[in-house]
Amino acid sequence: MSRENKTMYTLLGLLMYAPLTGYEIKKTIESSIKHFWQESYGQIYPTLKKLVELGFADFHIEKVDGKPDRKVYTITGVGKSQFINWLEKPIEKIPIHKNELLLKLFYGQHLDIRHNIAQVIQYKQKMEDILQSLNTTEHFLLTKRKEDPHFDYWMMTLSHGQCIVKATIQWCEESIRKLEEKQKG
Amino acid sequence: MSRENKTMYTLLGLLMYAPLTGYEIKKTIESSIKHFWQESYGQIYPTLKKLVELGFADFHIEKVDGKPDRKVYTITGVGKSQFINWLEKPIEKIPIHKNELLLKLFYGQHLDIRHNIAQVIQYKQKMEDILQSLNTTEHFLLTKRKEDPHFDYWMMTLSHGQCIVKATIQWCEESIRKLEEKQKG
DNA sequence: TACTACATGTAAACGGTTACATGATTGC
DNA sequence: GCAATCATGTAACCGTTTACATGTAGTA
Repeated sequence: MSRENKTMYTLLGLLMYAPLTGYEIKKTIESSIKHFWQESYGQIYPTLKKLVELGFADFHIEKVDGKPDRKVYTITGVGKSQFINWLEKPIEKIPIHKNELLLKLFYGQHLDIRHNIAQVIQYKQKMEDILQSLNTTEHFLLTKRKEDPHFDYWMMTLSHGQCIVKATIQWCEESIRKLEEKQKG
Repeated sequence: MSRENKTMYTLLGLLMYAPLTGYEIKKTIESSIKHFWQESYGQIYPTLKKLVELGFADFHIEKVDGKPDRKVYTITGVGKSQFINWLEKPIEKIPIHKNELLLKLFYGQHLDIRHNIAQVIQYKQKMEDILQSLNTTEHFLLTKRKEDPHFDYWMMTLSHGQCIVKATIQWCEESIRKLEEKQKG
């Protein structure tokens, strides 16, 4: 079974909104799907090249005074239908997420309990930071993008993040409580 | 910054319980940490070799009638202290988890709503399967391993999985409800 | 007869990040 | 003067999966 390259579809999806440069694509990812999807330049630029080779996108060069040339990519008709085709396909596998905290906690018996408590506390703190940033994005969407036709879908992906992170924070609190009890008893 | 090889510590952690063969390590992972950590033979065997080279593990060969030779690996004193050293270190980064459902849902406006509903329903089904398997593992631990000194820690990693999966199922139900409303209105 | 469990291992390919190279402009 | 923003791109490397090679014994 060939491993499918989703980077291609990620970029096509963004080009469905508007023509973009590689640089803008990176920025757009950073401000929209960052909490569940990331792409580095090392992926973006070669994929853009491939998209043109496959006829899924075109580009033209914009010359700007005092700034580097912009290579603006536009999705083609073929690209659009390929994108829709991918969108409709059911997702096959849900890959597991390697979790270093859980790995360490699984082996926690080899350590003093307070070490494990400290690890969970730090993890909880990171989760709270993530929740904060999700809430900021939510506020931005609610005040600035409420009329966008994609609004409801954007909010749904955001609310997924919020749900998971809140559940994780609750698990952290419960685990800290359990560990403190274990320490006493 | 060098990217640390956690596979090494995963194997050392398992060898802390008992001497094991590469094959047994794979089976053990499958029945214990599979829901948050996986390793393939392509990782396990070369890492075992490396562990011996570094002096973190030893091995001896057991000959068994009618079966292939067993290479049984044992953790050394140096391996133990290296493992504990890693355990104590705070975790640095929480990598984001690429989520294909969310990617498709983010672009959902390009599709008929019922397609998106179908995707979320399928995702929910997969989550319910995962929850089922976590509950089975929980039952196994409660009935067979309750006296093990590591029990509490094993249960904690399990409960993490259960919390996250339950929250995800709730998010699915909420999202399906929202999409159905959107379809009507 | 075919599949599963036992058991070891490698090579190729893939997906992804990081570090680097280049260079102008704007703002502190 | 220095950092950040704009902008393109590549090469090296790392981590991981997949497919393959090899072989026995028991079971459905």
